[in-house]
Amino acid sequence: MALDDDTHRGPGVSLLTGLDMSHITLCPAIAFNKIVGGRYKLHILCVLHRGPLRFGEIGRSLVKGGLGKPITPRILSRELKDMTELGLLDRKEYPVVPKKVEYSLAPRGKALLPILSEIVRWGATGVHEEMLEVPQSRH
Amino acid sequence: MALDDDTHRGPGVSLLTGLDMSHITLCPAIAFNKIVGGRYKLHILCVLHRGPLRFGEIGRSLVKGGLGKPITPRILSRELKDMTELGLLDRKEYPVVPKKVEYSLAPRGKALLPILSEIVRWGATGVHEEMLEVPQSRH
DNA sequence: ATCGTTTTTGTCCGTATTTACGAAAACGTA
DNA sequence: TACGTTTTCGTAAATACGGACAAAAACGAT
Repeated sequence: MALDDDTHRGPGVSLLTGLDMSHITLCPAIAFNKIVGGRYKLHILCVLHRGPLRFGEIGRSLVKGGLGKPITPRILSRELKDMTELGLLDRKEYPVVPKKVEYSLAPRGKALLPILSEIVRWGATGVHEEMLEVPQSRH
Repeated sequence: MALDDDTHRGPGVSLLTGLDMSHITLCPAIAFNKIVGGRYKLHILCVLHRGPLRFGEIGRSLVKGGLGKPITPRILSRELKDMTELGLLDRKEYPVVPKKVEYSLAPRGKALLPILSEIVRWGATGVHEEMLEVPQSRH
């Protein structure tokens, strides 16, 4: 695997963490991308990190700190469904009118919080804002 | 900002890290996505984490641990260029024949290593492989 | 019966990203 | 001269992704 194909510290030991990775097949970085890649998933984990929110609240929370316009209900619904099916979120529906649905972090979602913490720690230095001042070109 | 819009611990203090974020405008999670989003960037940082590699070596390294086929030279070239322009990588060209170009982590790239470490730590539990056993559907 | 609220979904469409293919530069070697 | 190696780039095709819009469910309130 990309992270531990080193010959310096024995087979399957990650240089980054010192952990044994010999039982792992897929590079965690790739998996991370597949799981929380896309435009909104990581941000959704963010806004849920300290408690359940309902559909509309999540949508509104995503605007703050996000660059630009709000997420479409269509997309939000799709993202939440994907994440719930992956086990990242718990979905609780209340039998009231109008309908009320609350989303919260499931264990698999909470397992990502240490990563999020490091991202915030990285962001606290302000590098990310420097890097995005001049948006990068493509092609 | 999404990560510190809480009223429990004073303005601008992240619950996740306890750090003061009052000077930060853009949510680090969003920035992280913009900077190392996409299919290969995070993985490229991975394979470079313990030393410089040249173009072809990176391409071959990406196959190990990646699910599927190798990256095309066209894309690798573009990714490396993007990342170099962002200051994530250093590019060193040797005046030999055939051409030899080595890429290594620049300071801004190294700044992301703690995040990568947490991702590896998360991956060491094997959750990511469980989650991707049945690939998620779209639409 | 009609309206209003909240959440979810179907369908179509445009853009962004990835891929395939080919060509170029730059020089040693056969 | 023709060839091989490594890296980069132009272009067009394919695919993935996000966005717009309308509609549905569910039921209390008017």
